[in-house]
Amino acid sequence: MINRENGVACYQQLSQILIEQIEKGIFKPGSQLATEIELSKRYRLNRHTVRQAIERLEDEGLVYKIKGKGTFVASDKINYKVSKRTSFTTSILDVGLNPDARLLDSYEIAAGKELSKRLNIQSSDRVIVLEILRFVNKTPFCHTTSFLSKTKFPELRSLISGSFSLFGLLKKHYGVDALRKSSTFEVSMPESSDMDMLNISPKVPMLAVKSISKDQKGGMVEYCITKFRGDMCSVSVDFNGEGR
Amino acid sequence: MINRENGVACYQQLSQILIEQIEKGIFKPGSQLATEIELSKRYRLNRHTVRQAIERLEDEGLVYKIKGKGTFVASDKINYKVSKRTSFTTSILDVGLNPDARLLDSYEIAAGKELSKRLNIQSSDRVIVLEILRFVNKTPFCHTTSFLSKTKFPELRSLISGSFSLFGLLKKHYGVDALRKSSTFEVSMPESSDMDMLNISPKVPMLAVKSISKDQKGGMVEYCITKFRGDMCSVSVDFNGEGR
DNA sequence: TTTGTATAGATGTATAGACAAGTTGGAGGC
DNA sequence: GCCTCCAACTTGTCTATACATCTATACAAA
Repeated sequence: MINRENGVACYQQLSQILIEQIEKGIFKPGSQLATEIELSKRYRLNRHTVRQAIERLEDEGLVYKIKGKGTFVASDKINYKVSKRTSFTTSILDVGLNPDARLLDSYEIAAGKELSKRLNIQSSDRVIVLEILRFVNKTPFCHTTSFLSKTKFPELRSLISGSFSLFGLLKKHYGVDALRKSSTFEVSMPESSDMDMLNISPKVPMLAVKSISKDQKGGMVEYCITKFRGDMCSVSVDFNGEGR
Repeated sequence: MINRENGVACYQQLSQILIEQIEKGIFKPGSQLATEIELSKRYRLNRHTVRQAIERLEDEGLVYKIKGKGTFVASDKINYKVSKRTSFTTSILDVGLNPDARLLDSYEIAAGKELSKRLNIQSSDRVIVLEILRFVNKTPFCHTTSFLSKTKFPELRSLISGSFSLFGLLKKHYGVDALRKSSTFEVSMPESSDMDMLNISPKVPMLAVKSISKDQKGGMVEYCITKFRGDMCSVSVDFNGEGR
């Protein structure tokens, strides 16, 4: 199976073989791959060479490993839609899946240099920080950190408990109708907190989306950073639609 | 420097040390890191362990390696702006850099199942494919593959040579005013063609953007896939602005 | 029934050595 | 002066071995 004369590295050949097997659907999502030792025997390669090959598949998000258990085939990507008005819940329901969310933490900090610029406030002003973990079919999917001015929304923290319709809350209690103004997309690798919360390995690249929302008068409402598992989703932007 | 009793893997400790040194700016972009053997001597680690550590930095796009030469610190990310009307050239000029482009190839294919759906044409219809490589400061930056209906733009291929203002061309010759309607963002790993064209290693994740543009009557104009180097840029979306 | 222990098997980490292949610069020949 | 070629140095690949750590299971002990 492995050609040792054609100049192509053994681990790359094995990567290719495994990728083809997965893409042909020989293994279903969630099913276990052959163990490293099995593969090393079958293809007459050293276990480390096999590990190099599987590392590539991990990089591409095709498989994931669990220490002590084995290597498993990953699932397909979920398409997540974003527009001026986006709700996580409806966006996930639209694609026939089961959304859920948990408020991990809410606290206050001083704005500081960076945030004061983003939120257009003084750097000594207080900022409310909300950390929300969202799930799709019980699996951690993305992690959002929201920043809002405490001056504008003084009682927000006590209001939010239980409810995650942040924009609904802002409208109801403050009469603020927030609209997404811009989003910045970036590839980033997970920090250790991301790895814990989303239960991923350091090798899974993340899609980081930084968004700015304003009210209808153009006043800053929210600056938020959402980190998606790059292996689990793509994110679509609609330049016209109102979304919902 | 390396603590061998605290349960943290040596290669992770070394990764952390190197990341901090880079982020503090001890090494400037483009400068060479210590060689693997130097690091292994300095920190009393095996060369393979050092390689594991550097692999992490490579994953995060902090460094890049050149076989036979060494390991080098990568540059900061460029912010690339996208809106309804986006021109690569002006977007790059806006951030004070020097844009350039090259038409790699132009050819025709039958639409087939996938493309016919995207472009809203028959699967037997002909499709014009344009492959464009774009540069920033002489460095390959992104690779765009555009798909347009040949029925709508029959002579496009002969018109395009030399000029890369595709939308300008469409307006001038066909009276079509194209607007971006939606974009889908996704993390993907480079294929071998990407690695060749953008001159990157298989470890650099890419930001893939699939965009749909329509004319003002809502007719499909273009479906295109742009792959950015994830280590070189972030992409911003403006939900309102006309851009330019 | 519950708890603890032992074991096998899986991935994770670290070390050692060897050779391949690309890059560079200098010695030596012209 | 110019060129070729070789040696030294770099990263890339492969093998071999050892032990750590986590999971699952089986079985004994409380």
